[in-house]
Amino acid sequence: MVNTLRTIPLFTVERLSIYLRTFRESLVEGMDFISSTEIGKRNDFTAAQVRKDLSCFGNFGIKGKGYNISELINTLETILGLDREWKVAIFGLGKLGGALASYKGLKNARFNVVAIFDVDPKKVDKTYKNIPVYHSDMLKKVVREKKIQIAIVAVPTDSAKATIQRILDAGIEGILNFTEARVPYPDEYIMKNINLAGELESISYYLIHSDR
Amino acid sequence: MVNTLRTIPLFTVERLSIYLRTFRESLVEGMDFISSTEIGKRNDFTAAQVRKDLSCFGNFGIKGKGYNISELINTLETILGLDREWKVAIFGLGKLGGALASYKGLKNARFNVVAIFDVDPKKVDKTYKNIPVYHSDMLKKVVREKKIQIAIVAVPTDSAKATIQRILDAGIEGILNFTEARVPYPDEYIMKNINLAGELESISYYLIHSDR
DNA sequence: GTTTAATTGTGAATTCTATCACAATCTATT
DNA sequence: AATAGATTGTGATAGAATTCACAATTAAAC
Repeated sequence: MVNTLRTIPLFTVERLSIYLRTFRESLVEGMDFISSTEIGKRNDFTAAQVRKDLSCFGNFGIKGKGYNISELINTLETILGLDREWKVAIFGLGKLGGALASYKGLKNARFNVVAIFDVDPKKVDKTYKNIPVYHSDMLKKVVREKKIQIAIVAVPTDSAKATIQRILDAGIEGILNFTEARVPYPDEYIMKNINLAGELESISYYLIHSDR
Repeated sequence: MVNTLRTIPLFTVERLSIYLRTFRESLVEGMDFISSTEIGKRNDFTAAQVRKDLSCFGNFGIKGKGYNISELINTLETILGLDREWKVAIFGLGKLGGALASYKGLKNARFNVVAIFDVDPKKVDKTYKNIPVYHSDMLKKVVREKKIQIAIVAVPTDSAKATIQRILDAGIEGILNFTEARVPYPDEYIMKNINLAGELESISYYLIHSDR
């Protein structure tokens, strides 16, 4: 029985791109089929978890053999929405914003960076890696014209909250936030926060509080 | 009753740095006390969750009033291990590695980048932002001499797996991995994976599969 | 002082996730 | 075509995390 999309566990969704990557990797290695055990081994998951996750979307496995790798790559790409092009804007052309704008993995994965926003007069109205750089005041206009769907936020801490609020106001519903600001947002939006200091702090916690 | 550290929920630990940031922010705003409700409001958590999280470590709150902000800042810094200096190495001096090495938030938070590793002869044996750059072959020696405790991995995809394996072999027990490689590791180590493409892919998933 | 309002800390209930364990079924071999 | 071995899909179970709900306590107002 196939789960309806409404009831897919959040944690399953987070793992889908890991599965996709594993399938791609094993395809490169020349494999045709891969078992849940092997997928689990490569990612430190139990085999049962892999099977349960994939079974949310259909019965893709063949008993006694495993999963057809190229079939599952297509399936997961469709499920994840990678069968279309996404229009992405980067906010903040500092070191991190520049690194993200240069990252080739994005375009390969069909996340197309079509605009960069900054407030520095020395940067705006030029291009960076062939991507036009706009002043942040142009946000609403550019978003509307270019139909931007996803924002990546890499502005300095002190302007982070205001920037994110303006992105929400402009109606961009998908946000990947690299700043330490955390801003409440409506249900129909999706925001993922990546906080470098926070990650290091929890690593610090675990290094202290494990018996070793 | 105070929880023993052994039984702190993983998710609580992840939220501690968010609480710390909230306390610092409210201190700057001139507040002395803050309630669980207000902490929750600022971060989209329920008040009950905030109270339960903080109560893992002691009874810090004052009924009718809330939490003493400067006391909690000190407490959380101690719990998270921010009362000491951590020695960090960055692996890979590309755009992302460079951005991370330049990030001032790290040093402020007592994560001190004392070494950068790369394989490019044009980069090694020089300094970057006053940080010495070593050839990756020097890994074990430098780690031993500088007592490096945390590794941040920002190397290209194709060398990621091998790099992480060598970091594990060198005995660095805390790893923050910005590559898409996922490498199984022993229990006493702690590795956190940050995967840009993966985050965007799950944003893509939610944008498609929400009724709107 | 007394009262009212605010807020904590926490057991109990609920919801969400992961694992177990095994029948069902497919492959591969002979 | 019969058998042995591998692997899936999933109901049942166990485990984790979150929320509820309220007694207990403190602050603040008068």
